[in-house]
Amino acid sequence: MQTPYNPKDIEKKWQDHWKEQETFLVKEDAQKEKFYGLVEFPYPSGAGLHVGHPRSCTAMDIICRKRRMEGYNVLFPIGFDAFGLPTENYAIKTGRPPAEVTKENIANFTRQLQLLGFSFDWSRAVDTTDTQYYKWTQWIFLQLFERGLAYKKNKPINWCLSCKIGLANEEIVDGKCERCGGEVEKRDKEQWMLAITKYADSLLEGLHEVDYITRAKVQQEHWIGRKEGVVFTHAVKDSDITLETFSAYPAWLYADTFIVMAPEHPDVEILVAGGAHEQEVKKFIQEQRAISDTERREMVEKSGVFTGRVAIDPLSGKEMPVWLANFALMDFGTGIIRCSAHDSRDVVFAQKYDIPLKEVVDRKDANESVDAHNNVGILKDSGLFSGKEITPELIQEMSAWFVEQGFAKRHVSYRLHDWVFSRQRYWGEPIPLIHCADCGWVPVPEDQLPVELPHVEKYEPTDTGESPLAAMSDWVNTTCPTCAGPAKRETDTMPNWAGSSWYFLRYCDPNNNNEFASKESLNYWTPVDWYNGGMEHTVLHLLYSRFWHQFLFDIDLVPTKEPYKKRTSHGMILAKGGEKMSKSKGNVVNPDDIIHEFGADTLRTYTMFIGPFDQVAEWDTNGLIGVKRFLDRVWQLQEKISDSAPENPEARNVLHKTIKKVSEDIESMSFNTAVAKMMELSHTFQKLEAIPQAYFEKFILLLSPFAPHVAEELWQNVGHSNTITHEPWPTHNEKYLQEEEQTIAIQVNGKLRATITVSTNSSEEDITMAAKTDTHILPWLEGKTIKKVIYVPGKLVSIVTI
RNA sequence: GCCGCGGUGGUGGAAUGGUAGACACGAGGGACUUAAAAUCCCUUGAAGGAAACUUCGUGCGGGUUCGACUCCCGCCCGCGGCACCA
Repeated sequence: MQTPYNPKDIEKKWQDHWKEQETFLVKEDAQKEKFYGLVEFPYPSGAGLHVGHPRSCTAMDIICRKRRMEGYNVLFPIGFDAFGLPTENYAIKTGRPPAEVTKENIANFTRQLQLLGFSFDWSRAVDTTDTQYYKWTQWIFLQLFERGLAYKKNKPINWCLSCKIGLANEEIVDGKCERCGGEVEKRDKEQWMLAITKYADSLLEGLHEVDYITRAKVQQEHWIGRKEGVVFTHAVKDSDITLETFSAYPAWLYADTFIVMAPEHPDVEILVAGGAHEQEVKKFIQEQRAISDTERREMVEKSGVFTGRVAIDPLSGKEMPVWLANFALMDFGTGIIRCSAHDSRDVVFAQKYDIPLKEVVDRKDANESVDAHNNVGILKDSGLFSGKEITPELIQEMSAWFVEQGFAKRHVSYRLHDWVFSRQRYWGEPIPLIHCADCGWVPVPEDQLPVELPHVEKYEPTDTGESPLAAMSDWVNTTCPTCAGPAKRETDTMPNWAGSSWYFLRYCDPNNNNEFASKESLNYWTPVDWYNGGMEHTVLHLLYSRFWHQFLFDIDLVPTKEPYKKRTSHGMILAKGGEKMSKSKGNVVNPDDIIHEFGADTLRTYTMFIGPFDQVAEWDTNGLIGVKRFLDRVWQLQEKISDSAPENPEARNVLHKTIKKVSEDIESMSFNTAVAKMMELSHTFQKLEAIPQAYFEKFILLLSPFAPHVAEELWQNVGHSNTITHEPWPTHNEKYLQEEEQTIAIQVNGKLRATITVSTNSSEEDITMAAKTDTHILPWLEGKTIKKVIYVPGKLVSIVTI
C-alpha cells in the first residue's frame, strides 16, 4: 500500500531539488535551438500574489516545460516591475522608504512564486528599482535624448486642488482625485516628451510581421489612428492670417460651408484682435478652459462663437464664416475643420447657429442619412466630379486633383501623441539630465550613471507640483558636465512604463556591467518567441516597448526590429459573482491558502481547467475539488502498475489520443480541454486490472508540465533517478488512433434516427447498406423514395428522401 | 456611436459544418463502514411515455445546406477598449 498523496511534502522536496540541482538555469548553447518564453513581470504590491498571476504564469510554465522536453534550450525568466504609485503612496502614509518596502514585497512575491513551482531561471531575476538595472534604463533614455527623440514641452498636468499634487492619469477616477475625491484641474508644466509619433508608421508596419492575437493588433492600430487626408490653406478676408484645415474625407469638400477652430488654437487671438467679436470670443475661450476633461467628454451640447472673420474657400472662391467650436480638438489634424452638411455633428452646430448648409449628394429619402463617414452616393455640385459615384478610387482621384491644382497638400494625421515621459514623483528612475544656464540640457556622462535616487525625508510632491527631489538642494545643485559651471539636475522621474520597456532584453544578460546586454546574448535569445500578458497591457506597454525596441534596432543595438514574435493574452480571474477581486470587497483569494489546503499542483491544474484561457473566469473553490480528486486518482494508479500487465488496445488507443490532444491543446492554449482529456485517461486506466508501466510513464510525462511536483515524484517512484524535466515529450502513433470499430450516425432528412457500430474496415457500400436496412431506419423509409445518400467516412450516413 | 470578445443544462464549460451538453462542480440513488468522512458505481437538458421511443432544445428573427451552437443577413443583451478624430 502506497502512502497517500501528500502534496505538502512532495512539493517542498522537488522545489528544493530543482533549486539545488539548478534544473532551470540556462546558458547560451549554440548547439541547441533556443526558445524564449515570457510572462509580464509583476508589480510587487503589498497585497501579495493574486490568483491571476498563477493563471498566466502556469500557462507559460506549461509551454516552457513542454519546449524543454522537446529539446529546446529554454529561457523562462521572471522579475519585478517595482517602481510605482502604490508603494509611493504607502511610503507617504507610513514614512517608510519605498526601497525598503519594495524589498520586502519582492521577497514575499518570490516566496509565493516559488511555492507554485514555476520553472523560472531565478538567477536572472531583475528588479527595475535596482540601481544596476535602472542605470541602463537611464542609459537608453540618453540614447533617445541624444538623437533628438526626447524633448521638453509645456504640457498640462493633472493637479489636485486639495492634495496640491500632480496626478497621473491613472490616479483620476471619474474626473476626481483618486486619493481624496477632490477636484482636479489642468496646470501647465514643462514635461519631458518622447517622440513616439516619429515611429507611428514603423509601429504600424511592424504589426504585419508579428503573430499577435487580433484584439492586440486592432487595438494598437486604433490607438495609433493613422488617417490620410488633405490640408487646405484658406486666406482670411481682410487679414494676413491663413487657416489650415485637415480633411480625411475629401469626397465631401465641395459641401463645406463654414470653418470651425479649436478654442485653444494659438491664432485665434490675432484673428479676433480689435474686432467686434473679441470680447465674446474671449469669454467663450475662458468658459471652455474651465471645463474639465471629463465634463467635456460627457458634454453633448455643441456650442461655439462667431469670430467675425470670413475665410475664402479655395475651391469655389466663396466666403466661409469662421467660428470657434467646443468640439474642435487642438490635438487632432490642424485644430481647424471645414464643416459640411454631411457630418451630423456639423449639422447640429449649423442648425443651432443658423449657418447655411449645402448637400452634394441626393438623398433617396429624407430620413436617409448621408454621413461623411459612409462615403456613399453620387456627387452633385462638385465641379469636375459632379455625377460621379463615390468610390475609394474617386476619393483618391479627388485628393490627387486637389493637390495637383495647388488647393491642398497631402497630410497624415495620427491619434497617437508623443509620450509624456515626466512624473513629478519620487519613486521612479531619475531623468539623467542636468540643466546649465549656458549649455542648456546636458546628459549626465555615462560613467556617472546611474543617477541614484537620493534619500529624502518626505515623499510627498512639493507645493509647486514638483517631485520631492526638487526639495533636495544638495542633490539638485551640481556642476555642468560640459562647462563645469553651476547647474541643476532634472527632478522629474520616469513613468512606470520605462523599466518595463526593455526588461526582456536585460534577462538575456542580467549581470552585465558594461552594456545593457551583450550582443552575443541578444543574438542568441531575442526575439521573445512567445509573450503572454494581460489585455490591459496590449496597448500602452506593448506599444511603448515596441517603440524602444525599434529605436534600439535602428541604432544597431538589438538584432531584430520587433521584440515579440507572438503575443497572447489571458482572461482575468474574477471573484465569484463576476466582480473584480479587491481588498475592499473582501473577496480576494490568496494563493497561499489554496496551496496550503490543496497543494500547488492542484492550484496550477485548476487555473488551467477553470475555462478558456483567453476569457475571463470566475473563481470557484469548489472547482478545485474535482482537480484534487483527479490528482489523487493519478496517485493511486501507481499501485496498479505491473510488469506483467498485458497490452490493452483500448487503453492504448485512449492514451495515444490523449497524447495528440494534450500536445495540440498546449500549443493553442486550450489548457482546459487538455486537462479534461487527461481526466478521461485516468478513468480509463483506473478501470484496468493492471497498467503497463510504459502507458503510465507516458501519462506522467503529459501531466508533468501541469502538475510538475507530483509528476516528478511518480517518475521517481516508477524507478527513474533523473528529473522528468528533460525527458522527451511523448509522441502519438497514428495507427493507435484508429479504432477497430466505429460508431456511425444515421440521419434521415437531417434528423438523427439511429447509430450503428461497424468495423473500421467496412466499405462505403457495406455501411450505407447497413444504414438503409437498420431496423430503426426502415420505418422512416417506408413509402419514400431515396433521393440521395451522403456518406461521411467515420462519421455518418445521411439519407434524403422525397 | 465605432472596434473587439461573448451569450449553450442547476453551475463552470465541451463541440468551429456531421450523434449538442465531453470534462468538472452540484444534486439524487447505491456500495463499503457500527457510524461518519474519504473512495467507488449508477442517474442527472426539458416535456410526454410502462417501455420502445417521440417531440422540443445552443439570446431573438430570417436565410444557405441532406445536415447549422458552428456559415450568411438583420436584431437584442452582457463584458472590455476607444470615443465631439474633422
